[in-house]
Amino acid sequence: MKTVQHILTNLKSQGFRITQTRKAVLEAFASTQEPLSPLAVQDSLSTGGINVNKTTVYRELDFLLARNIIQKVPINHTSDLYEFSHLPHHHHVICTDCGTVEDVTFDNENSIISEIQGKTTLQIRDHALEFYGLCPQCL
Amino acid sequence: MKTVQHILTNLKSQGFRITQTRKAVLEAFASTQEPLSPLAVQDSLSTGGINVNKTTVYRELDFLLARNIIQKVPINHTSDLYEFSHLPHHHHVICTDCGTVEDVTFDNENSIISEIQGKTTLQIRDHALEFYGLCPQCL
DNA sequence: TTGACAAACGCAACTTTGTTGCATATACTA
DNA sequence: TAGTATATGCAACAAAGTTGCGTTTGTCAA
Repeated sequence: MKTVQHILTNLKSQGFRITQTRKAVLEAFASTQEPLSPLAVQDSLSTGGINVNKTTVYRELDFLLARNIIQKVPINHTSDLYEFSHLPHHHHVICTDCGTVEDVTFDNENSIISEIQGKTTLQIRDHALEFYGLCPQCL
Repeated sequence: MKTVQHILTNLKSQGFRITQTRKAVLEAFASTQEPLSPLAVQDSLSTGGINVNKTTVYRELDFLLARNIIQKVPINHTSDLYEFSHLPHHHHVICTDCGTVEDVTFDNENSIISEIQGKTTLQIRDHALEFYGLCPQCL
């Protein structure tokens, strides 16, 4: 498991700084399983007493994205959502009412990719699979 | 195959009007396999010499969506994308370079849903599956 | 401990996408 | 062809995201 401290130390060794914002953003991702939007990150920091400009949030997310520490989650959403990129391959089940997200994995994923690859002229490099439904509370 | 004319006649019988905009929007969807964003629809009309306000485009898309003539495509994109809802169930293969879209179908889709349903507490109602890659021209 | 420098930040202005209220225009029916 | 509900345009607004620029601050080396 990559800890926040581990990531920070690594970044520092590359000449980047350990700032209050950076630490708090990483901790926000570490403290939840749910993918976060830029504004959700800002809210999360704010709740923790750290008030930063939205520009700073966007720039920090770009920074972490460029270094492959976080990745965009292929979820259909008005904002881009992010999560740690060191998480094992998984997909999301999303409650269409309250937005709760569960992570799921499934078998034979490769055979699906192969099947589709055989039916298209494009070279497939990536895919996105998400499920929508209602969680027990919202049923 | 539902033609544009068929849809228009149907709408008319329900008391809605056949306007130049409505006809052109439907023809825009009929003339391409690719899902369209609101602004792409506006551009398409504009190219055909029909200049309408963006408000009109958004309202027309809402209108068609509410009547289940078009549907939102679960593609991860900054804008909502739409396509005819009478198309048979399919998924999209998208070129990450040029944006070309191919439609694909695959077998055993239900068994995947079942597998996931067995692994989550949510009641699954819908799903989205899309593939990303490079088309022959962009390779 | 301090000074220098690049990294990080805040602010304001701007862009894009989408929404709302209201007045006007127009397609359709009688 | 006149009345009316549907459809449209316009302007103002809102939310999300971007950019330029001046300022602050973390870090390292002296």
